[in-house]
Amino acid sequence: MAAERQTKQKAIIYEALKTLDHPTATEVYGYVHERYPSVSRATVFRVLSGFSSSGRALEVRLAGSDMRYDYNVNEHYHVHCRCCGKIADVEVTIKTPATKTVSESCGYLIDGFAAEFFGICPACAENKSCC
Amino acid sequence: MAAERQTKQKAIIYEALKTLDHPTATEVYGYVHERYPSVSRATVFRVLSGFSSSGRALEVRLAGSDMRYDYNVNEHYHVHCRCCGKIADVEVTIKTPATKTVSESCGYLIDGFAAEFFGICPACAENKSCC
DNA sequence: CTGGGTGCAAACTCTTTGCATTCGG
DNA sequence: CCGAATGCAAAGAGTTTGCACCCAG
Repeated sequence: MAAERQTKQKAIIYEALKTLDHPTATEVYGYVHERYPSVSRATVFRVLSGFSSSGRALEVRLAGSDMRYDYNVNEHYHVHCRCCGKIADVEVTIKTPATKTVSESCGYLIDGFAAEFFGICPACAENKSCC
Repeated sequence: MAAERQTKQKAIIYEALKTLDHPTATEVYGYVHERYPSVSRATVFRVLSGFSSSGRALEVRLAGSDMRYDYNVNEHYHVHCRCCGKIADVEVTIKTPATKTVSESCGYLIDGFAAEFFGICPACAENKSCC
């Protein structure tokens, strides 16, 4: 009953997702709007939200920032540069913190975990002037 | 030159912070406004932001939620109930993930880490009807 | 054809800001 | 007294929604 339809807009938005680096919806809109001015903001939000529901993209909410979208749907974490704000993927396996300990501490049944790293990106480490 | 001044509003807002459970600014405003209708939204935001700058409270940005404030400024993490959304503190020491490995993976100089747990709170685990 | 998708604009929510007034120290 | 802190209202920024029109299948 719900055959997802393929549209130009979706293709462009997905392309923006791959081209831009963990963009916010507004950044995606900027990219898309430059190339196809007729695409509306609402569509960008609806399509991104749809991608996230269908597992084609991830919603990423990092500290001090709006919602961001990530086309990399594999399990991974993010590093956030304290200087320029650049976000990068971290493809490491984090040894899950002692779930049992956490569970005992708060009484919850733990079944998930999210992490975010902070640091200085290579560019900012070299170019001290930016900090 | 910048002697921080003690005001009724700050006292009430701090009380709200301790009474409410990781409230959003809007929730704090609700609590405060009930008791002192004259306090304005702007003041709540300004005071909370001030608390966070002065280290009297922490800003907590959890997945899928607005900014929340926490009067507990000790190092701790949060658990988020998938059912009711209730947030609890987790006072455990997480073995910091291999910083070296992370650093190698993305090239950043890692100097910080944030984590969030997901799960089911005791109340929801019992009362299955809520999920 | 048909209904899922889109554009537009208005509505909403959360947060910030300018400015005159208040009041803590 | 003096200037930090408030209240009010208006402005922003990001996101959602109602509705008529459009186009992929």
